[in-house]
Amino acid sequence: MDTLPDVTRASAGPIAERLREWIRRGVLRPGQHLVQEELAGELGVSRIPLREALHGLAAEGLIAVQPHRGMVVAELGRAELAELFELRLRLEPALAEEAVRGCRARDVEALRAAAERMREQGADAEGRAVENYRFHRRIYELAEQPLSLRFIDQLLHLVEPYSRRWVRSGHDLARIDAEHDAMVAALAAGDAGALRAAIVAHVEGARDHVLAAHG
Amino acid sequence: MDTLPDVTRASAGPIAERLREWIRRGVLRPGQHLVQEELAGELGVSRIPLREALHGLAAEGLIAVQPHRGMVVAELGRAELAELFELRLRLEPALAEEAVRGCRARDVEALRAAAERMREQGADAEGRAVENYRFHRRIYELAEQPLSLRFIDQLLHLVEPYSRRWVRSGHDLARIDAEHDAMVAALAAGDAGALRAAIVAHVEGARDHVLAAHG
DNA sequence: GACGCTGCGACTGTATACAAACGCAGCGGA
DNA sequence: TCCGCTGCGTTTGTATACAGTCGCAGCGTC
Repeated sequence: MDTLPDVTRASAGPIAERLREWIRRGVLRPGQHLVQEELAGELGVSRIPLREALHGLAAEGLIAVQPHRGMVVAELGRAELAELFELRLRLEPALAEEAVRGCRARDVEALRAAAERMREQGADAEGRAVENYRFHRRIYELAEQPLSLRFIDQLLHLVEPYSRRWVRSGHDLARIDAEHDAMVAALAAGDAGALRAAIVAHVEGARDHVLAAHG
Repeated sequence: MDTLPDVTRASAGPIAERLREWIRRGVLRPGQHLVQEELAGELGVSRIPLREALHGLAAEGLIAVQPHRGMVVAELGRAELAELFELRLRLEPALAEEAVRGCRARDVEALRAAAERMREQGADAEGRAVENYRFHRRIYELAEQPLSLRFIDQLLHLVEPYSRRWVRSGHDLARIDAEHDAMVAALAAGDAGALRAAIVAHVEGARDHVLAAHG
């Protein structure tokens, strides 16, 4: 009887989810000071559940708490971004290989559809980022390894404020879509090695662009 | 200007720290239902900062939140424990190799002293567990990779309630101490490969015992 | 006897209210 | 002119108080 995730909390859960999204989308920017009453007003709640959500995000590394001085959106330096991608390269390919084992025909179909939805977004950076996240997460879900999934989620949330800049720039749309297609094909063929290679190339591509842009 | 960790929160920080220790030490056991007022009373605080600390622990996976039904100490099944050790094996050896690069003479000395302190605990399971944690963490600190350190901390916190049973049983004291000595020697020699091998053996040993005990 | 309903008790979730800490503007002195 | 101090305003941190939800015991019904 595992009592693992269920990150669903009464209201702190939804609040944290919305804050995560605001951070991902750049509504709240790295380094930005968060005034509790202000945020609470915008969210339509009091400071109590807001603070609970913020403490959750702090544990995920998305927010830094400075006692008696407020909370700020976490800011990653170049070294930390590089480290983050190293972690992704250590976890994601391994999890992808597991995903091949748990992949059924209808999963392949769902992924193909997800890749298609992303392609349909055209140059809409926001839509592409959302669909991109869903696509990758869906692959990792197939591995049925909840702890790994959790950690990868944390990593993806941490990096998104930075990778969005790249997505927004609109470069490499075709290449990214092609790489996604390659992943789907690898899963359909049950070829773990090919999937791993595609993931590695994908993450390394993201790393290079993010680090270049972040200078 | 990184605004990374500083997990230090005004009071939620210390409270979370104490709760983590209670979970590690088995004062709070996996699956146990946590009554907020009760806990708050024992800690000498009100429910507000306690809840903030609990939400932090929930984000770390140490606690599961069931909306309107209370929080329970997270319980890991056999599959999750196996997964956890897989993650450790994926992260710790890599970080250890980095540690070699950042290791100075006085660091080696400090580690030797830490290993010695652990040995001095004799069969005191509690003392050994504490010193053991400090020893390993000190190695990983040398790598100066804050994100990785954070994740490994999470993993170690998650596994401790289970590995303690093994430590408590008192088996393999000599072997563990010898492995620690090997790590110190590898660091002193600047031999990344040897350190990696020692870590892998160490973690695999822990895995085998924990999984065997957990059945 | 088993099932469903109802009301109570206990606990969680949240708003309000207050206490404490920080930071800055303004003043005084060197 | 620059430095340090003081006092106020703003913001965070926490306790109290109340509203909402859940679970169970007890009753009634089929």
